Amino acid sequence: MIEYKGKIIVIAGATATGKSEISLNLAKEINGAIINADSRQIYKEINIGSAKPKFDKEISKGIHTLNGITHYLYDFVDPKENFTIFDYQNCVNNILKNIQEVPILTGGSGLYIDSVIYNYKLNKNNKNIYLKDKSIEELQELAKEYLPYMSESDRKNKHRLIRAVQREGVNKEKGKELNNIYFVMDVQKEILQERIKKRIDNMFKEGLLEENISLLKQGYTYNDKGMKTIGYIEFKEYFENKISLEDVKERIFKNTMGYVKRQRTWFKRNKNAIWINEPKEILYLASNFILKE
RNA sequence: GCAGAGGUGGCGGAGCGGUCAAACGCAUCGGACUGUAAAUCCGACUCCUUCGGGAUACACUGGUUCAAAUCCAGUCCUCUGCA
Repeated sequence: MIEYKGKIIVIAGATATGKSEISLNLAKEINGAIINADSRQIYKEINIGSAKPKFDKEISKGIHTLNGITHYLYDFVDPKENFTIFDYQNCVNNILKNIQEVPILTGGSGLYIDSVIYNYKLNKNNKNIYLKDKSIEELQELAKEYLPYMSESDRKNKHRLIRAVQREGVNKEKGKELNNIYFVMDVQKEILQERIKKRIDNMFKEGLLEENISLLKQGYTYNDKGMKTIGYIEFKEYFENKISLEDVKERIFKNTMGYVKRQRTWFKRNKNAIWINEPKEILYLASNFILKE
C-alpha cells in the first residue's frame, strides 16, 4: 500500500510517445522529480532496447540525475531477479515517504502506475505452489470457486489461473486513491508507427545486437526475466541461426506495435485520464493541479 | 509449342462431393488483466440481421448431381520441366 498523501503527476502512454522528454521538461518547470513506471527500464544492462534515458550520473542505487532532475527507480534490478509489481509498489512507497519535489510518475507500464495511483492492496498473498505444469483444465478445476469472479479471457489464461489459486481468489482491494492528475500521451497511430520504425533503426545503429551479445557473454539467457523484453527476446532465434537480422528487426517492430495496442487498451479503462499531446497544455494543467488547494 | 503443377478470404496456406462462410498461421480491429505486465490471455474478422437466421462467395463460363471450393468441358491466367 502507498501511504503518500501529497500530489502526484502521471505521464503515461504507449511506447515512443515522448513521455520521457515531456516529463523532464515538466520536472524542470515545477520542481519535480521523476519516478520510473516502466517495467523494463528498472533493469540494469537492458539499455538500448528499453530506450533508457542516458543519465548524467548515478547518485545511489537506482537514483540518477539528468539535467539536474532526479530520476528514481532506473537501472537498479538485475535482469535475472524476480522483480514483481509488489516490489515495485514498495519501492515507490519508500521514495514517496521522503520526496521533496513533486513526484512525476512516468512510464508505459499501466499496471505499475495503477498499483500506485489506485493504491492496490497487494500484501495478503501468497501460497507458493508449483502449478506451471498443470493444464488449463486442471487449473480451472483448482480455481473452480474463483472462476465466476474472473473475466472470460482470464479463465482461459494460465498465468492468471495460477495466480488465482495462489492467492486463493481474485483480489481487487484498493486503498485510498492518490491525489493525482493522470496524463496519457496521445499520438496518432500512423505517426507513432513511423517513430517506432526510426527508433528501431537507431537502436540497431547504437548497438542493440552488440548489447545482446554482451548480455549473453555475461551469462544472461533469454529465460531471465529482464531478457524477456522486446528488442532482446527477438534475438533468441537469430543466435540459434533460425532467422536473419532483418527478421529480428521486423519482429521487434511487430511486437512493439502489439505492445502499443495493449497499452492503449489499458489506459482507456481509466476514465479520469487526460489524453493529450500538447506539451504546453500538459504544463498548464499540471501547474494548476499543483497550485490549487 | 509439348509435358507436368496450380489458380481458395487482406496475405500465406488446408480442404478435394454433403457436417464449408471454408482448418491453421500471419496481418488487422476490439477487449481482458491486482505478485511473469514490453508478460499472459480472450473475442471479431464477406455483407445484412429483430441474433433465430438471411443473401452473396473458393479465376471465368457452362455442365453432371437431390447436393460442387471439391467431378466434367471450355476459356483466361501463373509456375516448373522439355523444347
